Amino acid sequence: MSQLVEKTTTKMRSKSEEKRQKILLAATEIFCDKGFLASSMNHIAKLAGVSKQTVYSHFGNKDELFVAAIRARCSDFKMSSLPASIIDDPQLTLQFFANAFISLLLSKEGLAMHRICISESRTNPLISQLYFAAGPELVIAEISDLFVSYQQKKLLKIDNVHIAAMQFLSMIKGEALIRREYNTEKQLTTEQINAYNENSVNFFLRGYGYKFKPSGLKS
Amino acid sequence: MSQLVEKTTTKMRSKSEEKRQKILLAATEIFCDKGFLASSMNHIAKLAGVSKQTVYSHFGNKDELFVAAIRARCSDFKMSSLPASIIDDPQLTLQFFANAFISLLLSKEGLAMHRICISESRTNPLISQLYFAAGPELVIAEISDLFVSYQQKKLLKIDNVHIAAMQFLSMIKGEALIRREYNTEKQLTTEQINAYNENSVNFFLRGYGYKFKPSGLKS
DNA sequence: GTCTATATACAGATAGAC
DNA sequence: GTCTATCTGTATATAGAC
Repeated sequence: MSQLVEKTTTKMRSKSEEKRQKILLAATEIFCDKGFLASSMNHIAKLAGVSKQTVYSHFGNKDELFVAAIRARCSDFKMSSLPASIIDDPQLTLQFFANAFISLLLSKEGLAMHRICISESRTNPLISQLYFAAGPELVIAEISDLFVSYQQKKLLKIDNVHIAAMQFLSMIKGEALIRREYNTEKQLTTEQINAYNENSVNFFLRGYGYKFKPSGLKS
Repeated sequence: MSQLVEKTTTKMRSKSEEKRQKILLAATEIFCDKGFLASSMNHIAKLAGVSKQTVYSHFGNKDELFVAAIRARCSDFKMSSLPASIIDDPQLTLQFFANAFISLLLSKEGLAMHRICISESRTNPLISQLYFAAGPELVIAEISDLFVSYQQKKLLKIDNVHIAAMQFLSMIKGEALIRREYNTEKQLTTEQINAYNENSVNFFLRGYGYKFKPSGLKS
């Protein structure tokens, strides 16, 4: 009989946990889609397939649900990792990072988080600070480390790796990001973004003393 | 008597117009401070010192008031203009633009508009499109023109001035802007921003083939 | 045009049955 | 824990007196 009780409580727990997850998922989706204020607890409960009271018993209030939902999403943001084979070629490596970075920024989820952070950072700084630590700060550190290694290998001549990392990442955001942020009529095409990135990588390497390999034909 | 009537209606008109301006001013302030959803017509009416119904008879509804208020503010965004004396010195000129640009972005009003545009661009694209045309697009054009002239004077060697302008402006945004956007605990100091800008201008000039003048002592 | 008072809707949050 | 039904506040918007 103790086994039966055990089973029952386990079952109950898992069912409750299941609902909790469904609520969290629904909340993330709705908050990311509509922002904090325009999202209603009613709507979230309905999408999760539970009653509103169930939402409240799990998460207390709207603020706490918001933090929990965004926190859950923070861990999703990682850039695709660099193929080890190209790490000693700064040109290929930076091109890879540029493309991975802008893809992340322009992805539906990346844009949603960016929007949320900017919209809510004044009233709810915790959210954007969590995301900043879980996203942008990691990317900055990754690029900085890369630049340190290039500096040591004398492939690049960088006086301040942190500044150089910020310059590189900021530059890559470019017109593509602001046009998405502002939802302008004209948006950049993938081809335009690729051309911009290629130009930017070469510009960056020139500015930091990279010795380009002779390009085959010319001299 | 017709003169009296004239006077009276003029007086009435101007009093009505005065209230309209007060409403607009109050609306701009509150919308910029709290965003669209968190701003209430009650609050705006109170700050303007009129009744809510007066707000409605002037502007119809909240959306139209919002557009009118933001549109009124758009014209405020101009960068301080370049002193003519330094235009032939790219280093000084870019330094000037970098500082003016980041000051504009980080100003209370600039940040507020940026935040509003990003928060509302999905539900109300008109707002951000108006602002984009009145603000960022003008700055991009101004810098592009400058680069064209440097190109013609052979001071710089730029293959694509639009791309170069975006690279320059995006780079200047840098860490300072994102930390403000996200309201992170650590914010950059003016000194850090100045150092970043100086570094960035030099980096930019190197990358686009500027011949630096010998710096006095060395060589 | 301008005001006070009100209609209507919906939000976040809670009470109480099971 | 979970539900239905409800409380309470506040939002946009409107009616009607002056």
